[in-house]
Amino acid sequence: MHEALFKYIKNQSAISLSTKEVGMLLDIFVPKKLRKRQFFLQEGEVCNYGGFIVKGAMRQYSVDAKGAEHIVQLMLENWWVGDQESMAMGTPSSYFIDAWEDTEILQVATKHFDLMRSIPAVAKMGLILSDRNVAALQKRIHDSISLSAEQRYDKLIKTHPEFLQRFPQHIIASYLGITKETLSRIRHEATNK
Amino acid sequence: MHEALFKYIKNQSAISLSTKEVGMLLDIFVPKKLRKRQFFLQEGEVCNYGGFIVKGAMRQYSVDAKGAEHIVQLMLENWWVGDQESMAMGTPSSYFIDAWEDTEILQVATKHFDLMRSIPAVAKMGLILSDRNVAALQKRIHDSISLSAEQRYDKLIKTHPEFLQRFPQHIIASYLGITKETLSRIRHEATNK
DNA sequence: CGCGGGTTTGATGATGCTCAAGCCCGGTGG
DNA sequence: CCACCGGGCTTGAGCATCATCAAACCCGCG
Repeated sequence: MHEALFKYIKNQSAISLSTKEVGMLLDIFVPKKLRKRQFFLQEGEVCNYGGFIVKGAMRQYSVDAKGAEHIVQLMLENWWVGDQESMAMGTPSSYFIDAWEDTEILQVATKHFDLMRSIPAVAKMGLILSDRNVAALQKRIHDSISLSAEQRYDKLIKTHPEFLQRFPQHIIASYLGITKETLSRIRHEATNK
Repeated sequence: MHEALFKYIKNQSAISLSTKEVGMLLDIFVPKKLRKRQFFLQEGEVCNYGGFIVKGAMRQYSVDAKGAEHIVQLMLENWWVGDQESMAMGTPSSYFIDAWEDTEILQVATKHFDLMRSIPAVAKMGLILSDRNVAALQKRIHDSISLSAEQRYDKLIKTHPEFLQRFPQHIIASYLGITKETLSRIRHEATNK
């Protein structure tokens, strides 16, 4: 089960892991199963664990005063899960994170983060992923301030077609910042072309 | 002039700098002045330099097919400037970055990034800033998919009142993803309360 | 068969955009 | 000193986009 993680670290960092390092990772990454709809994190809790998704699908979202969910992130295999802000600052999270499919993750406590960074491959990977993450977030901001609902949907089809396979439309709609009705109409239009 | 940078690094990392490290930073951070409207980066260029803003105000934005500007980031004193994606991947940027006020920055080539990270205080600062940056970007995404124009403006007043002092309204509007007319009306409403 | 989650459809209305015009105000040059 | 100019801000009318609410539909499953 940890194989997916080791492979991922090597791929991203282009650095191999010593047997000692592998042993360390085996110790601090503990396998965990999440059923569909099971919470990984709830609003108000401090996020003391990160996780690497081996198999499954998860979502990160807030719930507003009217009970409506707003999806800020969708995650699939080989993604890292956790509320970055809460983990970094140690503050209570304003998000929920739960499994949308039955999911297997490797969980690691935030207190082990420094230890992890002592492994060259992991440190390198962390820097690379962080940069990539920032780039992706900035693009999403750019899209959200400059594109229409339809344009954002078209872009999602190109950049994350997997999402459309794995999540129902009302979740995709929320991720795009529109209602499920609007998304339905956009799709209807699209097929008539 | 480098004092602001040293102070910033120490504050953020809570680690002091040796005289040798200070010397290194003096070597690789070169002062540069930018006049108002002068470009730091243009669309299509690879961003080979980062910068630390000592004094001034800058903006990062794209220009769409109709010539409209979309502000993705506003930056003031003690902020880092540069297109993260272009710097990290070495790809041509899709953004413009320019000075909105006459600005003084300390410029550092991306090729020196590894060298910089060999300084403990800088490495630590990098991790902290990166986390903070991700948290801020995620919040902005959350706001943009879940709040109305007026709510976003109210939030900006609380989180970045400085922006309203330093940038004209049409730039603030673009940053919020609305038109200057809409922002004007929102402000008009607000005063009648 | 009936239930529940997800999707669609329609009617209506709010929100925010576009285009066009006018205003305000701090320069600059005659 | 005044006229004019330009950038920024405001105001208005009309329109496009998108949200809301309500109802119906679809389909896999117990």
